[in-house]
Amino acid sequence: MSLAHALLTSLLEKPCSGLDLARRFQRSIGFFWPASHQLIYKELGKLESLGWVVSVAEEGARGRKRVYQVLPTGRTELLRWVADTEEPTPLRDALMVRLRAEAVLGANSGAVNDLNYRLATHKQKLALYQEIEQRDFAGRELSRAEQLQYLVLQSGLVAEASQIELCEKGLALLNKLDS
Amino acid sequence: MSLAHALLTSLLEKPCSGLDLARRFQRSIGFFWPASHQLIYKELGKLESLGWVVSVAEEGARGRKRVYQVLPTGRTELLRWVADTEEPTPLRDALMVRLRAEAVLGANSGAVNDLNYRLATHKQKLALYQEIEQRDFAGRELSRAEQLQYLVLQSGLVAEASQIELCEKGLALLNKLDS
DNA sequence: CTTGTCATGTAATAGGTTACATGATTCC
DNA sequence: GGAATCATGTAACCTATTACATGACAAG
Repeated sequence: MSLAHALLTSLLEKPCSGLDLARRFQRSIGFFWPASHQLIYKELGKLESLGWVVSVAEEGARGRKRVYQVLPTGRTELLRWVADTEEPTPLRDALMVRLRAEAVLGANSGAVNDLNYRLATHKQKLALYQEIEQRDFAGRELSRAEQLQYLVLQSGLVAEASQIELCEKGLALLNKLDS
Repeated sequence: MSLAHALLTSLLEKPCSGLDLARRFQRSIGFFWPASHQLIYKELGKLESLGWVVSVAEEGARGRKRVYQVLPTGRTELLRWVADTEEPTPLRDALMVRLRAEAVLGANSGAVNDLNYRLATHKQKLALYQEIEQRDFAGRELSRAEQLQYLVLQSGLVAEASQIELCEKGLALLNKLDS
């Protein structure tokens, strides 16, 4: 149930509506625990029925906007969960399957396409992370919370950089083998 | 539908039964596309109904063992898929959520537990990959197929190594901040 | 008064996990 | 004959995705 706890974390940082949460997820926690707005609404309903959060209809806002806030019970539950251990979620990487398929199928089977595509997307993501690094963490004293957030970002930076390296290595290898 | 194509790949390497596939998955393709035996049986049924594989009951074997083999149609389909491109499956890493939660909850919230646990499991996996590296790829000429398989393994080696580094960095940071 | 955006959802489907069921064969 | 293991599955459930629905308000 990591989504529940990701939402609690995000709501503790700042109470907000479901759609706001969805938007914030897209550019922070969602990088390593993605969630669509539909899923977030469903999960918020669950959190509220568990008594971990409350929602208050915002007066004067458009539509039927509700602002969610974490209750003490929710904070306690998050504390419990943080101290827990868990099996890492297993990797699922179709590119690796493609490379194995390329191995068994023989020369120029086409895995080079996905290698190129992935190279581009990982470069893009790396650039995004570097932008965030410059914007939020560069050249100043960091609080405890910020240092931890920076660590998470660094994990992303390293991951993207090694993916890029792998793609380049793969492209060079296929080029050498099949030219 | 990557599982389907992972199974086709594995069956091209060597035709076998569902349970054999499940066992081989556990120590090769399953590292980056895990699948339980239940799921594999279901998917094999689908592959057969699509005409991509055939199964033959093995005479003299125990139970109702069936051996699966890839048909030309299946090989063609695999070729089509290999040349395809695909969005990388999004990361889902609860440890990162825990670190963000630790950031918002304050000192000694307990993320250190999962950092330690993950450090241990990643070290174990790295050791396993290194063992495979020594056993299958060390100190000899590699065929084209083997070089590609080695590339996939190297991706795993790098990934585990960076996870280990991240855990150690996180532990050092929390130790410094909260001692 | 129509188009766009904000805001919240529903329904169908896909993909996978967990727990359990079942029968055959081998080993002792 | 009983236990272990081989081999194939079923059923219930969970998580998440995709496509679509609905209503309110804001801007032109």
